[in-house]
Amino acid sequence: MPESAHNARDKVMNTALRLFTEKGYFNTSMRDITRESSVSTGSVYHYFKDKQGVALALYESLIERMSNELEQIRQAHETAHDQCRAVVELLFRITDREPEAMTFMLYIKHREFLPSERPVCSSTPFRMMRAMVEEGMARGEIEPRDLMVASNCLFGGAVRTITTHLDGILEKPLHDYLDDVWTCSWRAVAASG
Amino acid sequence: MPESAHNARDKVMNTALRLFTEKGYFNTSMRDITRESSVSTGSVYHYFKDKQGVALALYESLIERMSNELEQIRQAHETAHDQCRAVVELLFRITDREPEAMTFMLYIKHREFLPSERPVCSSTPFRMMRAMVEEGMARGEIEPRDLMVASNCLFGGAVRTITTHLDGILEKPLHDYLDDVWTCSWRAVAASG
DNA sequence: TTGATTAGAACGAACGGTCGTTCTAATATT
DNA sequence: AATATTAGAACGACCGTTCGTTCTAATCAA
Repeated sequence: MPESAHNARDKVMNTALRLFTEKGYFNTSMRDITRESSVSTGSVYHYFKDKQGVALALYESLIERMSNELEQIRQAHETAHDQCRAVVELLFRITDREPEAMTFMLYIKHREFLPSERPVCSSTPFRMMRAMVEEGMARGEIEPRDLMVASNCLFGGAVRTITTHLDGILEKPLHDYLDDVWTCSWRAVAASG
Repeated sequence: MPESAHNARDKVMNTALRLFTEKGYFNTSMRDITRESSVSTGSVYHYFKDKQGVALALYESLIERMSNELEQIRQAHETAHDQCRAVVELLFRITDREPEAMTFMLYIKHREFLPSERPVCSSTPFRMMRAMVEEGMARGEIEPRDLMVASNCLFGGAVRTITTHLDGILEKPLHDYLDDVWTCSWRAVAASG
């Protein structure tokens, strides 16, 4: 149990993250959450509006955390090449260390249970990644083309590899594939000059 | 309504495909299906074991159809380059013409309601795509590296672009992005020689 | 050519169970 | 004492599924 689970709210969120990613949102009942978190029904509803509220809090906290990490990367590196590589490295590291967090962010279909949320592709982290690509194009590092296409091609290989890994197909930790994936990814969009 | 919807079984499957992709499997009740397909509860359970059975039949028919189309591509083209490009073209075409079919195959988390199914990445179509990449590597068209990494990088950009499109982010039909996406995709894995 | 028989298809009310949520009371905290 | 938190039984709604029945039309019997 993570150290942060010292109060009821965190215990609920940690349990919910685990159950939602293990069994899915709809296959997880509030009873599952109360039982496995050892927090009573009353407390859960004291801290969260409803079941959706639990999922929403989870989603927002993960998105915010990711945004912060991306902002740090943005400041730590000059070129789009270095920024984007650091992003892939970050995504791989999170997947290796906290597969549940990555599963919830990337793999789960949020809109099925958070109908008011925009698709993940429109979330802040994804927009920040596209902004990096955009700057890289302006700077001449990346061949000019439709921004969405370039972003998808640059990060698509990494994202698919993460998905594959979360599906349990890849045996080794993602970190072992990083250089290989990045070589391909960058070649896909790099300016020829 | 598709021409094939002349009997109850097809009507149920067409309706289920639409509802499952629109609202999600768990947000679709059997009552929704019976109401919108104008097929009675009894008939639905006459043709399908249960709700899962409807989803399973859908999934299997789509997977089989995709496998057939991939096999045709395999026979129609000599090189891995041409085969894989035709695959991306096919995926884009299906997405443009039958977004629901592609949504159900690529976007939906099947394992949440079909727990016994293997992940999509392990399905026949995906394995066939990897086989094409493998041959391309043996033939010297594609730079040798981990097969899964190469496949993910080759098809990752296209798959992400499809996902983005299904999320409603891309305005134009996918076909308009085909050349651009393929240029990037192939560059990612092509042998330098 | 009839009428009887039969098998499968269609029907939809009803059932048992589970779900998310509420509510009242008990307990801890200040 | 007053407020915040915890507790878990109880509630009503809705779900997937069952089941007894009716309908339809093909097959058989005369």
